[in-house]
Amino acid sequence: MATKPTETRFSAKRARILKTAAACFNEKGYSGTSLKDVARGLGLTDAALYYYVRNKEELVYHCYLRAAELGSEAIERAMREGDTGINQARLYLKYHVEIMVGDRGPVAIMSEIPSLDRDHRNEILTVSRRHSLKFEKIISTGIADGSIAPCDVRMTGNAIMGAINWIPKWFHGDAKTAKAIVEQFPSVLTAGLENSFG
Amino acid sequence: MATKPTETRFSAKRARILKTAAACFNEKGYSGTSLKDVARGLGLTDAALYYYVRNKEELVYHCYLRAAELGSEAIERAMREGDTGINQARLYLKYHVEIMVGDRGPVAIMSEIPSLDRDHRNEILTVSRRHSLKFEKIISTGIADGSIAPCDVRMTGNAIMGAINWIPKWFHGDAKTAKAIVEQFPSVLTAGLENSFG
DNA sequence: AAAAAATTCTAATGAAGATTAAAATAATGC
DNA sequence: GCATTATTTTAATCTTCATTAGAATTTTTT
Repeated sequence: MATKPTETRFSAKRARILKTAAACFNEKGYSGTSLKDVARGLGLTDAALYYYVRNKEELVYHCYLRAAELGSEAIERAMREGDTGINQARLYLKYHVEIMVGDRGPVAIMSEIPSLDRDHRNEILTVSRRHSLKFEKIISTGIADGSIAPCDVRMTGNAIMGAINWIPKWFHGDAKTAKAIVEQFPSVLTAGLENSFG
Repeated sequence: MATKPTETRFSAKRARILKTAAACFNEKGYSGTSLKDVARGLGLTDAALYYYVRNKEELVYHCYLRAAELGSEAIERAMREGDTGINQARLYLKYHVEIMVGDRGPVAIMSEIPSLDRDHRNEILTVSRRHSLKFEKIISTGIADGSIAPCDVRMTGNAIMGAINWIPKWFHGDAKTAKAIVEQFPSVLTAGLENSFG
């Protein structure tokens, strides 16, 4: 019959739960959202969530992990496809933003890392730093190949990543805004990087 | 004698409390920090805080209000002092960032507005929108006077404000980084705005 | 230094919310 | 349709915190 194997159904629902949780966390913060909030968004009881995750902490952990994976996917692809540093930066922003405002979103903002358990926290911090480093690498590459004007790599990276991270705070899923973000954000954020002499 | 009037001492301590609370909220979120956390940072008991604020909600409210006031101060001053739009933008970023990383910081990130009581929430939303509009006004002014390259004003505003809002997430008070932020951020964020033909 | 005012603490109280166990319901394989 | 497995619910339990009352302490005033 047309029924998926249970394993698949399970992870599909789990994925839905993670997305709903991410939306709640982005809106009211991790500690500020109760499991009831998340469950309500799914037409479930809070207790039912325990069938899919060990506890609330694991819920954020997986949300953050997913955010990291999607970010990584975007940056890896950009580094693979882009020739110069500036183009890698443009592609990264494009891909990441597309993911965030598209069907795969919402993506959790990693704004409450201190609330994670020690091991989870360390893991998230590690992947998070790795991501920042990759982006800084792109900027450095651009400066080296002349496509990006010399700048403070760390600060520039922080500035741009901040703009990205903040998107879920004001974007709430309407298609029109999504389109505008995808069209505008990459250029807005990379305009400042371009080297007029490149 | 060398003793300040009680009223003054009271508000001075209250101000200290707000700063400590802002630091906690920025780190672990509003709901994620207990009054004990805030009190500990002040060498007090949680109960003692009630001498200065009605309740926890009022504590965030005042933190957010203060954040709004400081942001407003920065942008008003920039609009007064800057001649062209691009210069107003530069000055605003400079002033706001200086406040955020200087002695008047930390400034609370307004990331849990939904947790506020109705009236407080509406007030903060109002001042918050007003601030965004003022910044967008600066960008529009710059486009009109030719100092800023034409762009999607809303998106550009969102991008830059996001970068600003995210600062407290990674800046933790060391003087060296503070210096770098003040020196780099305004130019990094406005570089993309400049009109090569202006 | 005593009285008054200001500030902080200790010791409840109460509610919200995470978590669990056991029961109930729904879906699937035969 | 029956037995089994998967999913969800109901009804506790337990902990963490915000909040309050009243006592204790410190500071200011006279």
